[in-house]
Amino acid sequence: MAGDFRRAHRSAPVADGMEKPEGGEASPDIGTRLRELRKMHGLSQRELAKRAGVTNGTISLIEQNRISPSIGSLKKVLDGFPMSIADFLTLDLKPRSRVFYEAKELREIAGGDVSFRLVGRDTRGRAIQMMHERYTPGADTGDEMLSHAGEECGIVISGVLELTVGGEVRRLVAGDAYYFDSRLPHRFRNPGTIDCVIVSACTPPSF
Amino acid sequence: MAGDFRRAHRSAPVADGMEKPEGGEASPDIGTRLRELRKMHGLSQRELAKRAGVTNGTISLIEQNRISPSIGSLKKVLDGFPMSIADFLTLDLKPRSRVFYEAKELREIAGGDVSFRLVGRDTRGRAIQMMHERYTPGADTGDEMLSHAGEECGIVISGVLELTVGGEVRRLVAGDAYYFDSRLPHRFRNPGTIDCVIVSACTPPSF
DNA sequence: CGGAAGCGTTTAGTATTCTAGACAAATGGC
DNA sequence: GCCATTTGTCTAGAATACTAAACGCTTCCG
Repeated sequence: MAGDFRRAHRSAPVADGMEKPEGGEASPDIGTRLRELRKMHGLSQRELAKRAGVTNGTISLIEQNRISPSIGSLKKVLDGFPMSIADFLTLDLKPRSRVFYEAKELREIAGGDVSFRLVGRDTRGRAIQMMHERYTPGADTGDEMLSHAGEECGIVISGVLELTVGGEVRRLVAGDAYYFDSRLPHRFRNPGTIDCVIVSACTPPSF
Repeated sequence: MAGDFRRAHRSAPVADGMEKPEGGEASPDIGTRLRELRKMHGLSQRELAKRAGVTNGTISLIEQNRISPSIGSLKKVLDGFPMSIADFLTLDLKPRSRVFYEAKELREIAGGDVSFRLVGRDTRGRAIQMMHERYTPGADTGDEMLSHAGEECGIVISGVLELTVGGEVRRLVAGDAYYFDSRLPHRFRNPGTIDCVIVSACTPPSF
């Protein structure tokens, strides 16, 4: 009988009513999603709480799935990144198929006098726009961690590039490249003593 | 810190923290969305509440934006349709310009022996293109075997249809149907002595 | 070794959501 | 008309989310 069941005492996971998306969606729970996203942005619970206008305790409880936040609260929390609830729920945390490519992995498209070397193994379903960028020593895009819909990639031409994507940091040198979902927080920095030149590409619907 | 601000008394709209989606998304509030979606499904508050496992009062309060439902509650409510939260938030509620079309309103696309009458005036933004087709005796789409990406299907309403798909020929009579990949070469012909009428659909729209 | 600062967690108390039930208005037989 | 049903709304109380403040832990300096 369903009679008088009692909710578990405090301290028990609530996780209730969220666990069977019916479809084989297999997406992580809200708490785990939030925690991973927060760490990708390199924020502590308190930092995020301050930005969002909630208390750190709330962040903690949500991340543990001890409470099911209200739409309003979740919106406030996500505004700290910022990110919409829909993007939050549909963002793909796991696959991250491939982010970094070594120089030798770039595929040569055109040969001879002109050399076009393709970033990524498969361009299908990728609509990209390229740019040429130069970073002076110490230059930094800041830890603002801009996030816009789309994808972006690039190749380091000369110098050294320190690239942070979703909490993962990597030093790239001439010939190395990157490719990631622009919604993941990212940061470019030139940690070297000479200019860093890269060719990058991104996809807003700008062309 | 925001010191001691007080939430509005009961009975005042809460609508808090949800009103600036930052992007020019201009999406309706949660309550209005839910109400419209519910009515689109032809459900009363109580019916939906019963399906969702919540009370009708909750539905009412949410639709009036008097409360900001928890993720768990909203999920339960949407399960009554069913629909995911992400889909719910991104759903386009803009007035579908037209829903119903009278027979005379179907736009004639082809003339002569073959008549194609399109459901809806504009296929842009629609995933499916449906047509009411009529073939006079002997009418034939020709053996050019056009092929376009997508899929198409249909049901024979009256008369006889000789359908050729990828080299396979078949005679279909009223009630019979077909479904094939549009990339396969195909041909329609009326081998009978009376008109052949069919209703077809294909995706994506090719005109 | 302090001890100050930062971290995530937990707790007591308050604010909010949610339920159960009642209410008035609208609808549909008969 | 009149009763029965259905509708959306509202209210008191139970259940839950959220805040403010504390706790234990680690790290980093002097």
